[in-house]
Amino acid sequence: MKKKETVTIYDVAREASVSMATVSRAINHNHNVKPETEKKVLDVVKRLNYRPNDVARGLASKKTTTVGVIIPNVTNSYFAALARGIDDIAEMYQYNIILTNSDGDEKKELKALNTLYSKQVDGLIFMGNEISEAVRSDMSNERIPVVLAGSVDSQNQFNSVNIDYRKAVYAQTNELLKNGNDRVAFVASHLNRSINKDYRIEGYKDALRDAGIPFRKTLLFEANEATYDSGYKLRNKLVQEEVTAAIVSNDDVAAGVMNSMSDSGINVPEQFEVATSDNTKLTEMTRPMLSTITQPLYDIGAVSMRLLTKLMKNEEVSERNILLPFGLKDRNSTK
Amino acid sequence: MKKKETVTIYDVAREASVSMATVSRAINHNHNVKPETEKKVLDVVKRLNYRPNDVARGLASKKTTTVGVIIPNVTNSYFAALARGIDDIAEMYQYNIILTNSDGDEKKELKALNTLYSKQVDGLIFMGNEISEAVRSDMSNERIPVVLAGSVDSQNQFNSVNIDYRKAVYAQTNELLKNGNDRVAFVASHLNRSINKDYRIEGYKDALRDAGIPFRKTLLFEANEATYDSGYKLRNKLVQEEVTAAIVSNDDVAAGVMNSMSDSGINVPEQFEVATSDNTKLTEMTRPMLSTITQPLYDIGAVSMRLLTKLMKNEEVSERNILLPFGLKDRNSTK
DNA sequence: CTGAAAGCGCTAACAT
DNA sequence: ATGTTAGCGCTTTCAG
Repeated sequence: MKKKETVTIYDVAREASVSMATVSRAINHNHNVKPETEKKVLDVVKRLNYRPNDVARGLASKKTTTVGVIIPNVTNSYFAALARGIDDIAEMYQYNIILTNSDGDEKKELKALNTLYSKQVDGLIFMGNEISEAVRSDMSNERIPVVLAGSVDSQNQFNSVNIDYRKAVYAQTNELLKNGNDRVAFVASHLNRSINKDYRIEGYKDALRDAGIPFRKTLLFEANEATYDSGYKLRNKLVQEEVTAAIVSNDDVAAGVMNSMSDSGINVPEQFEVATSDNTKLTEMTRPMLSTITQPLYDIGAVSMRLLTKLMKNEEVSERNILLPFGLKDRNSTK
Repeated sequence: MKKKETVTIYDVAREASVSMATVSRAINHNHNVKPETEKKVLDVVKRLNYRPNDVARGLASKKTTTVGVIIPNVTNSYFAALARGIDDIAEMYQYNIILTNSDGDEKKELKALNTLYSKQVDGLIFMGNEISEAVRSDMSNERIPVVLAGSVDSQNQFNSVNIDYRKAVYAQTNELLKNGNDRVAFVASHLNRSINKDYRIEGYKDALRDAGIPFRKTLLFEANEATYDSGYKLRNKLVQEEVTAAIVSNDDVAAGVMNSMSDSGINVPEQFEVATSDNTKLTEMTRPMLSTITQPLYDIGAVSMRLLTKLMKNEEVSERNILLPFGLKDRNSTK
């Protein structure tokens, strides 16, 4: 195999007997190129096996056609679903994504932002359960567009796409209340994260109030992590508070609490009901299957990326905070 | 907020009264810089809030410190686990990853490779159940290093990290045979993919042969997709062949066949045993829990990335095809 | 230990 | 419709 020399736009220009500028125009399908010279150039491109260098292109044009994506954890099926939607639309619009796991940790988020800025990404998609002040100021100071996917901003400063968590939890809590539970728990990985504190718990309270049932702080439970195991460990606390139903903000955690109950002989849904919120595939794999809020996970990611492409092209966007429709799916973990 | 001007290395040089070259050396912690001038430079860097432009750096140095990662689907928990390992180690070595979903489709893989090459990635991690000839020649013709993570190459041409699938399935099939099943099925999403055809099915045959049981082609089942639903749909075919146990090559598919059996009144494991292969968290979430081959998923990704960093630095690597240890975890889906 | 200068490969005015 | 010419912001010889 002969030594591989990098063939540049200059080589193409020489072989095609045109200028670099013309080659550039031809490969970028610029209108101002006579069809026959375009063909001539493209033929040489093919013959020399020329492939444009995006790095040089990026330096010259100040556009990298890559966007940064900050995700808590790809391993979390909720976020993974969004990521897939993001990548598909990115590809459709010729962008690539640099994916960085943050674990929802501010330090890691800041570090990621920094390297993403260095890499000159054209835009940013941020996923996380909260925007800390440091992250906020960091993202506000750069002029590259950002959109929050499945993530809220209490200050309402960034573009975002979500569902109406407050209304969704309200509706869901109502169902559990209607089934006769007056001690329904609310469990989340982190209670003080904005998405829970400002939205979901508010919806939970709304339902309680409408039903004339007092809100009890002791019925709020924290799993610490968005994992199956951390949900599984919650059983004793739940039992201690004589809870008969639970609204859970994450499917893995919900599966954990449900299995934990079942495994200890507590019948779900007869003696204990659990409802979850993401409608990931997992909700259909457990037995009983999990009743859940339904959200268009893939679409949240897809719409976020679509929004970002508009922002990156300085197009007008009608809605700054997009709310996608949600639903309630009744399965077997509730009566 | 004042207009944001990009501050360049030149600005730093001017303010620090040194040359660009010195600034470059200082920020890259090159040894040949007097400590006090380094400090002087770094102070100015901080004061001006200078941040190096990685694109320019990439063009000048021909190193982008980003690696391309081709993954079938981030939504698949097996690959997601590898991806997390990859990203963590990448971050540790100051690399970023461009993630692209391929769905294991050759067309998409080729397209992804092409744009990744244009982006001048320093290395490539490829995940997929098979290397097609086109993909092979494409990857061979570039001089950037590639490592296959959790993916085999029948021609043994690329660096890789895996477990010994053949031995693992051999051991697993033995267990099922020992339990008295003489019609054990082998099910995979795609039977003719190299990882199945050349490794797992061979292990399955080895066990059959050692047990003196004839191999029957009719006991090989294909799910078509690596999804829960496609596994769920397999029940009738399995029942028709009077199979009493199954070795499944993917956790989601395994959950599907198991639940499908249970849902139709067939008791697992009493009347039907199922064993799976990835030990993703899902295996603990189903009821009964799934017996499985255990593989160090995160580590497969992590080790792959570590290997790649060595390759990118032209360091010697002792092993070209790394095999990580596997085990067998007996849970409740088998006797 | 530091500076000068030449690119890296391409895009984008500005001409023509 | 096409060519000329500057850079984009940095690294890297090569001198000194």
